[in-house]
Amino acid sequence: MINKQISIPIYVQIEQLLVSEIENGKYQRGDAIPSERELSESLEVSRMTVRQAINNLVSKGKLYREKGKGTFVSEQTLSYALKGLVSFTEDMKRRGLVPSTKLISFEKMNHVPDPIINKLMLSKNEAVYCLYRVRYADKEPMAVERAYLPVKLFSNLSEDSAQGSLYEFVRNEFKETIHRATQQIEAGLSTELESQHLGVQQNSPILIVKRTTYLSSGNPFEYVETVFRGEKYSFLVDVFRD
Amino acid sequence: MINKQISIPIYVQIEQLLVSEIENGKYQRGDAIPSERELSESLEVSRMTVRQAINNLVSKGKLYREKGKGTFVSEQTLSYALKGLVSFTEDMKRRGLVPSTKLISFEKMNHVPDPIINKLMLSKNEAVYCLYRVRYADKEPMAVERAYLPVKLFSNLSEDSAQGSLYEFVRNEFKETIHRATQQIEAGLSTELESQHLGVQQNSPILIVKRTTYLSSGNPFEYVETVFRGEKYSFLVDVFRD
DNA sequence: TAGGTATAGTTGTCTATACCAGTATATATA
DNA sequence: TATATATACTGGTATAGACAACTATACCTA
Repeated sequence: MINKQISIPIYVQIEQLLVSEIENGKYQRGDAIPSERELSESLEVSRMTVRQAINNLVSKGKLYREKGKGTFVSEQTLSYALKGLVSFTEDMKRRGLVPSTKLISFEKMNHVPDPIINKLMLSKNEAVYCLYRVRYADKEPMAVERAYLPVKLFSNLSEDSAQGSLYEFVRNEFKETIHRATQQIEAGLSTELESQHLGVQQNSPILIVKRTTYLSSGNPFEYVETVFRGEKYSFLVDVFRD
Repeated sequence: MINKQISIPIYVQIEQLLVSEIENGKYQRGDAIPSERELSESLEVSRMTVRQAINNLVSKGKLYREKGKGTFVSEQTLSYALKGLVSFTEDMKRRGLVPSTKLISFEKMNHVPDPIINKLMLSKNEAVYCLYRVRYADKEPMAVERAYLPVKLFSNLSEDSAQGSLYEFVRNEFKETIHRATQQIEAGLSTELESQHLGVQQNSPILIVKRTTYLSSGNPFEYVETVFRGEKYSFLVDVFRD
């Protein structure tokens, strides 16, 4: 069961053990797992080590504790499709749709508006690329988006790669990884330009997502405003309580 | 500083101490806080107790550790106010607005529509309370919502408590804690009824949030559809890459 | 029978200690 | 001067033990 010689920490081994026993059905949803003292005796480790393992699984939502009663397996049905930070391309694929993109304009902006400077944490006089793109799902227009990308990070971005997934580009060309994003979601009515590109009547309902995405260092690498067709698109998100 | 007599756990007191010293600027973003051993000596507690406090702040994102170097204050102290699962009441308070509620109707449904049964994981013939409420911010209508609550969980819900925050009610009356929610966010146009309650013209832009909220056991305790005024409200969410 | 109580079990909190594994820095050595 | 090396820090892992707070159950008593 537990190997104290190898370099994998004991509490990690206990986590893996418990997870596998949940997954193979030994402990079912709602069941109590053995008490901390029982586990510490049967695995021949200290109770605090068992607690460390259980604490991690509790914060992952796999187990929950009840004081005086025991520790139990959560009801989780967390469907993976809902979770996490995904690009438009990934999002559509998860929904079983085929994404495509039409690049409307691709320009280098030398005079960047202040709000963009702030969101991208740029210094004055830094340039950005500005992409205006229509995004399709199964060849139907789904969204239009305006993306702002710092030139210093995307110096080797071509018009060609601007047709595809920016996240793909970052994965391939950057040394750092994508870490998190803050998103502001609003509802509104479509403008004339948006309506044309989306193939809807003017003043149709639209969902506006304004997103700043950050690398693992904490530096932002894109600010994107996406306008989705309101009748076609809904935004899914999982949130957790502290 | 630390009071070992009172019933607040020492590690919670240490958390509060560190947070307040971050907020009053004693430790700035990127600064190292004192080492675990220093804190354990100066506060006259065990190092493990200090670690418990720091661990909690790390998992809240307020601090981060670097092995061999120290523990540091995270960059994102401000935007964390945006994060997490919050009730309408909490949400408005964070935005600096005063929330209030008008209860339009409060009824017990014995025949529950199938979609609601599924979302709340009910068995057939289980009843739910159905609340229809208008939510105000600074006395201006901000949203209307329809909440579905299993009677078996909310048996002691009164019309009076239905006027206030449901999350508050759960905190006070339930033994379990609120853990997570899945939310579906859509854009649309207001119906006649919604327009009346929100004080807007019909076919105004609205933001629709459909939320199922779960307890730490994984059992859902509410399904709520909230219709926000599109010009007044925007939804903020942080997402992370796996 | 209804209600209180003892008891044994659970998780929660806290201590004191030990050693490991990275990191930075001063010091000694080539 | 450049490069090892010692050493003194840091957080990471793990132990053994103690008592508190809460829960369920069996048992006793009015």
